[in-house]
Amino acid sequence: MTATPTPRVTIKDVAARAGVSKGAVSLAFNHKPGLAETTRDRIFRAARELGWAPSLTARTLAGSRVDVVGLAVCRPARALGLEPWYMEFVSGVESVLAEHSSSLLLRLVRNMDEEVGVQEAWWRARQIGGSILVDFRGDDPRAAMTQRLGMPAVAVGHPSLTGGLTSVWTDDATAVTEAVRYLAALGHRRIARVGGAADLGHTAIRTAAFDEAAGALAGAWQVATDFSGDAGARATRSLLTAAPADRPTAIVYDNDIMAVAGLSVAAEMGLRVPQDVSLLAWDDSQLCRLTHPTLSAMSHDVHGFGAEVARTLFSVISGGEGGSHPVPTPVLTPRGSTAPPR
Amino acid sequence: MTATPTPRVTIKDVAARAGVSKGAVSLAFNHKPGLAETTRDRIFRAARELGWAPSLTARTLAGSRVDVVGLAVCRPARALGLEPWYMEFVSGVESVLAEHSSSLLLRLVRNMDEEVGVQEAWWRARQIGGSILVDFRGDDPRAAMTQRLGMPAVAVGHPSLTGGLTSVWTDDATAVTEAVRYLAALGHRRIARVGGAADLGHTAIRTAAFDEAAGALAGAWQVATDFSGDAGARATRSLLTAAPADRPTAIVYDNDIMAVAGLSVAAEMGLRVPQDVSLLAWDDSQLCRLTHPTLSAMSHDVHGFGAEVARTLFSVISGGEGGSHPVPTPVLTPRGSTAPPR
DNA sequence: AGTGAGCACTCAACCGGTAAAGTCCCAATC
DNA sequence: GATTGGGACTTTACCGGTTGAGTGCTCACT
Repeated sequence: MTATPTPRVTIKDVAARAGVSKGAVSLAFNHKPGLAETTRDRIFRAARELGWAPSLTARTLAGSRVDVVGLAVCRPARALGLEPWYMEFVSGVESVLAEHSSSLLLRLVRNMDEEVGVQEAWWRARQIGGSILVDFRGDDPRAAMTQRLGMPAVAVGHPSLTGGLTSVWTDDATAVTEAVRYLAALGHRRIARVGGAADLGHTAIRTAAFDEAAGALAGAWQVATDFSGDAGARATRSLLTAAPADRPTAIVYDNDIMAVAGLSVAAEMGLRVPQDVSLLAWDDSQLCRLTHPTLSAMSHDVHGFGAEVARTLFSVISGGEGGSHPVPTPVLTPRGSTAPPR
Repeated sequence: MTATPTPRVTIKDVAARAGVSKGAVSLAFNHKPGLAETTRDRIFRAARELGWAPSLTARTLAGSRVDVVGLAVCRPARALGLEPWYMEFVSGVESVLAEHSSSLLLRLVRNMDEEVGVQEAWWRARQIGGSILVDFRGDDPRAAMTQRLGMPAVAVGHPSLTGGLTSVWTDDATAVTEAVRYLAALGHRRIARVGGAADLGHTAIRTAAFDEAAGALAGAWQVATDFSGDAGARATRSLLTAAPADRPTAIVYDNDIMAVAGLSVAAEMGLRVPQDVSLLAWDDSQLCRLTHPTLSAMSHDVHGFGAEVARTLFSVISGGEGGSHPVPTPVLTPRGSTAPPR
C-alpha cells in the first residue's frame, strides 16, 4: 500500500476518447447548449468509461465559484459531544447542502480569535464560498470581519446581536416568557433558570426575558454555566440546598443535558421530580424522552432550523436579499418532569 | 448586502507591490531558498498590507496536493446527535488536522451506497486528499473502492473488517471479555448485552466475544439495536420483564446513551440500580457522571483515538507505511451502577 | 583577464477546468 | 450565385498559483 501512482484522468483524456475538444466536454458537463445529442452521449460515455468527474478545484479556479460552506464551532469539546443541538443542526444544514452538492467544512475552535482567524484563512484561501456563524456574543467581531472580507455569511442569532448580518433566529425571549408563564400557571412562585454561557448573546436575551417574566414572582434565580452537564449539576445542587421554603420549586434549563444532570442531582438529594421540584429542559432532543421521569421541554425543530440557515446562505451567496429570518418559536412540550408544586 | 464586487487580491498584486515577479512571491510563501532576506521581508510586508494569502484552490491545482480530509458518517441523524462518541472523535481528528492546517469535510449520509458515492465524488473532484472511513460492516465495499480509486484512507475498525486498509482500532473483544469477567467476579451469573447495530463489524466482534466470555454462565442474552436511546430502552424493558429468577442481574450496553435509557427503564420498573440490576455503559463520555447513580463504564480516550486516526491518515497520504494501529483497550471504570447481585 | 560557481531573481509552461470569440459547413433567403 | 444565419464545435485566453529552466551579476580562483 505505497503511494498511488495512478495517473489521474483529466478532461483532456475524456476529450481525446470522445474525439472532441475539451471545450466540448466542458459544455456537455455544464449542460450548456451547442452540442449535438449524439456528441453529448459520446462524451458522457467516455467520461463514464474513464471514471472521470470534473475537478472541483479547477472548476472553482476558473469559475471563481466555491461550493463549500464553512462552519467553525467554538465550544469546549467535552460540552460539544453532549450537545445534541449541534449534530442535529449540522444534519439540517447538510440536508440542504446535499441538494446543491456542496459540502460542509467543519472546524472546532477554542476561542473567538481562532474562529476569526479560521474564517478569514478559509475565505482568503478561497476554500469556502460562504460561512455559517453561530454563537454570537456581545461585541462580536464577526460582523465586521464578514463586511471587511466581503464574505457571504449567515448568522445564527437574533438580529440585535448579529450586527446587520443576514440572520436566522428563534424567538428565545418569547419562549422563555412562555416557559415562565406555564410554570406560574401550574402554581410555581419560586422559579430558577440555569442558563448557558453568559458571554453568549442568546443567553443574555433569555436572561433578560426571564428577568422580565419572573420579576413579579416571589422568587427568581438565574445562574450562568458553560452548558456542560457538570455545570448544570453544580448549579442545581446549589439551588436546591436552600431550605425548602427558600428554594425554587421549578427550574428551567438552557439545554437538555443540564436538565438531565439536574434530574440526577434531585434524585441524589432525595427530592422527587416533579412533586418536590419541576424541571424544564430546552431544545427537546431525544434525551428528554429517555429519562425517568421524562423531561418536559421547550421544543423546536433544530434540523429544520439548520436547513433554513443553509437555504438562506445559498440565497446570500447568489446575491439574494439577506435580511432577518425568524423560525418558529419553541413550544412547550409537557412531560413527566413538571407538575404543580406541593 | 448585495453581491460583493470586491476585487480579490492575487499573487500578482502582491508581486507588483513588492516589485518582484510572482515566482518570487511563491518562493517566499513556500519558504524556499533563493531569496534575499530583504526581498523576503518586502514580499511579506506587501502581502500583509494587501491582506493576501495564497489561494488553496490554485495551489492545489498547481501542486496536486489537497489538504482537506473527508469524513462521511452513516448513522441516523437522531442517533448521531446523542452519540457523544462522534463529536469527541471529530474533535480529536481536528486537533491533528489543525497542526497541518488542514480541514475536515463532513457529510452525513443515509446508507452505504450514498457514502461510496460521496467518497468517490470527493476524490474524483479532487476535493479531498484522503478520507477517514468509519463503521465498517461485513462485506464492506469501501476497501475495494479505495483500492480502485487509489485514494489514501484510514479505516476505523479491526483489521479483520477493513479488507487490508490501513486501520486504527480498539480491541473490543478483549474489552468485552473484561467487562464480562468483572461482572462475573462481582457474582453475576446472568448477564445481558444490549449491542449496537447488527450489521456493523465491531458489533459482530463484540457479540462473538460476549458469546465466548459469557458462555459458561447460567444465563446470557444479547440484543441488537440501532444505538438509539429508544432502542436501548426497549431492549432493557424486554430483558427486565422476565421473572426475577429468569432475568439478567447485569446488563452491558454498547454505548452510553443506551445505558442512560436503561437506567431510566429500571427506575420506571421500580428496580434499584445497582442492587436489583447492575448496568455497565460503554465509551464513558461525560454522560456517565451525570446520572444517578453514576454509570460504571468501559472507558477509553476517544479524542486521542481520533487524533491517532488523523496522524495515521497523514502518514498514508505522504506515502507512509500503513498497516494496523491498535490503540489502548478500553478499561473498566467502576462507578455507582455496578455491584454484586443481591 | 578569463572562467566558473553561486546567488537572486525572472520567465514561461503547466495544473484542469471555463467561457468568449472564432471557424467551418450547410441550408435558407433574396 | 452571393449573402446571411445558425448550429456544432474548436481555439484561445484566462483563473492563481508552482516549478524548472533561464538570465544577469558579483566574486573567487588560476
